[in-house]
Amino acid sequence: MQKRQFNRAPAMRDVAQAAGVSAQTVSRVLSDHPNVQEVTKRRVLAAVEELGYRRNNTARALVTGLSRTIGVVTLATNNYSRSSLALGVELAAREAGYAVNSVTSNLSTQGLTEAVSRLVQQGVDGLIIAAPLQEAARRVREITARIPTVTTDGSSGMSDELVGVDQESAVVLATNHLLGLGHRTVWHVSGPPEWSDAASRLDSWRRALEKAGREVPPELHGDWSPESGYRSGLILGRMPDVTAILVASDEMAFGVIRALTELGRRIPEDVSVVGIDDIDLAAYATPPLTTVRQSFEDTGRRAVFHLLEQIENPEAEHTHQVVEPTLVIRKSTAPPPSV
Amino acid sequence: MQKRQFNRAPAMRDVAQAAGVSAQTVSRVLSDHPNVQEVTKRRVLAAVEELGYRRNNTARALVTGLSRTIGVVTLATNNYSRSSLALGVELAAREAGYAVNSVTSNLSTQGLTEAVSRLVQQGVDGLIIAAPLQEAARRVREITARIPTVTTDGSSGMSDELVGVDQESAVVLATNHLLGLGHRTVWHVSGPPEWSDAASRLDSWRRALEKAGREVPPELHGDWSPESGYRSGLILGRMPDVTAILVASDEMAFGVIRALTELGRRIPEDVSVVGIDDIDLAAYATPPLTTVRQSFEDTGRRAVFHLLEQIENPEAEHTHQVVEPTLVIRKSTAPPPSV
DNA sequence: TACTAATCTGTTATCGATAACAAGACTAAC
DNA sequence: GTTAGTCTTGTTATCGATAACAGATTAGTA
Repeated sequence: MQKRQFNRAPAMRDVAQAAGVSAQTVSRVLSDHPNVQEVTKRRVLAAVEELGYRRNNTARALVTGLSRTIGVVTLATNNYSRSSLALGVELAAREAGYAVNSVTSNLSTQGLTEAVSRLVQQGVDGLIIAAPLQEAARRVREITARIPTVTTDGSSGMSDELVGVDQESAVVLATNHLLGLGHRTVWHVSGPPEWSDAASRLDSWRRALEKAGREVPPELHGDWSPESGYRSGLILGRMPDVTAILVASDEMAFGVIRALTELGRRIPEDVSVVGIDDIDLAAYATPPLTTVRQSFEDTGRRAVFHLLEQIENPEAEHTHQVVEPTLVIRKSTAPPPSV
Repeated sequence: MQKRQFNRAPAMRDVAQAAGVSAQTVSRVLSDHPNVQEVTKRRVLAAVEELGYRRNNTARALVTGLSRTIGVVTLATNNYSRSSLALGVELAAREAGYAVNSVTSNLSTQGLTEAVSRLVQQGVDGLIIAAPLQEAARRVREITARIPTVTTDGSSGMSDELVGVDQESAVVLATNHLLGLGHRTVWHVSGPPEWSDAASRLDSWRRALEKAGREVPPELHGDWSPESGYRSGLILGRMPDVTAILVASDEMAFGVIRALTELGRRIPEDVSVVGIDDIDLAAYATPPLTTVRQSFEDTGRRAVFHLLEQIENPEAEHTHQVVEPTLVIRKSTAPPPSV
């Protein structure tokens, strides 16, 4: 009489029995331990093959305390930066033999703490938080106290774990490009201020203008969406002395361009527009968008590497590298109209 | 002498001890079992609070055989459909109290089987495969034999688990819109043939033209990328009798529009262009893109619901619903130029 | 030869929870 | 007052692996 083995997945002891060895030996073979005879190893592997055995990661995780899984928190909006960062994390994690557990959240303190909580409870070995924490920072820190954590947005005050792109130089590149073309000054459509990337772009833009001795016009606020860019564009397009606009994301830049076009202002003849990100569609805007490339996919990858360092070598000092962005000049920028 | 309790996360027995009850009682309280005295419950919850206890999901999964995690396989390319589907899955899973484990793959049989394998080994309760399986179907089926699985691309031959959008009517909507404007026929830039969505769009386009008694021109093949749309556009733009183009995705449509614009063909005065998907940027194309809306986020959500039904009620019959797409008319379509 | 060291394999305890069973206290019904 | 039934709690076995220890065999060396 069998013991309801009917449809159960084979366990290690089934393999052991089939190979005529102990479970421990099977474990050793599968973990590539050195001291196993070649013959035994072959017998075990044959049994594994025959039974279609797969090691149960849950059981492994329980006894080793390591799940080889990392958790990722992103915001629940489908924009380019989110998805390409997630993709980068995914790819890098896979290469390193880690699985990825992802959770989305809104911007609220409650949402973020819940998201992090969930992942911790799932037993992840480390965490990547790709969202501005702000007031949630303190509670999140408590929850993640025992777990290596990397944040990709600096607003959290967890700055020692930050991984990002050099926003300052991104903006300086763009601003100087426009000033270099002869524009008197550069207007700015910024991202939502709770994102540290947006905040530091705003900041750097101001400083770049000041440094060049130009007038600093008031900024307009967007929320990363093309709609918000469109609304800003409707305002800027009505102001005749606006000849150059730096938009904090390509997606908003599409909205700005649309609004300007509807108002009859030609790009780049009347107004120059520069975006940031270099999304796939930027080259296919009308006109093709001049922008500052920063690879979110790469940021995701680096976040993973940084995290794995912390996981596998917790004692060491970890410096956070910053990546240099590059300016991609297309057709949306030109010298200002001669007066 | 303590037993290296130094920095260990508290376990259930720690809570039990603190509350002066057995571990089983703690378990019962946390699982909302009915037969626990109010007083006891309060004492347990107080201890949980005090120690900052979180239930270990790994241990639960091991003993219950359920991880409350679902696995998602997507392709490793960052396009709109992938990311919004993933987002939909994410959100729906969270609402249902499930975690999401995501893996990306390439299109190869090996890549796909490995991806699925990984997830199975991670111990997911169910699988969503958002990639065309094709020849991988057989091996994947073997691997997922014991696990509920939903595919969102029909090319797999696992059709009984399919969840999707009615591609036929999407294309008919678009084609008839163009014919209704007076175009003699409609050209088509298709997606990669290994995607069943692309294949059925191609098919439906042909049949729609035949049914209307129109000439069926040869189709051009793209790969979902804006670049491929651009290349197709460079060809179509040189053919003076092309006045209406149905593009199998909005992202490719951006490329087509760019190419046509560069060749001096005005949209929609000279050529009408219709996309499919209604991505966020479609409304901000130049001109705003007429397209057929189909919500990938929604497809993701429905895939989850469908999967959870299978998980929680394996015996029942599960019919796969199909969603009706809607035509969104913007500015990229108009009657053909009068000759 | 004898004694140490290195290889190989097996046994037992353990990770942190839940399932299944058991037992005591109390209530209800005859 | 006994018996059965409900409510509440505890005890033990178990999920599937690995760690730690231990025993047996072989090899190496004084």
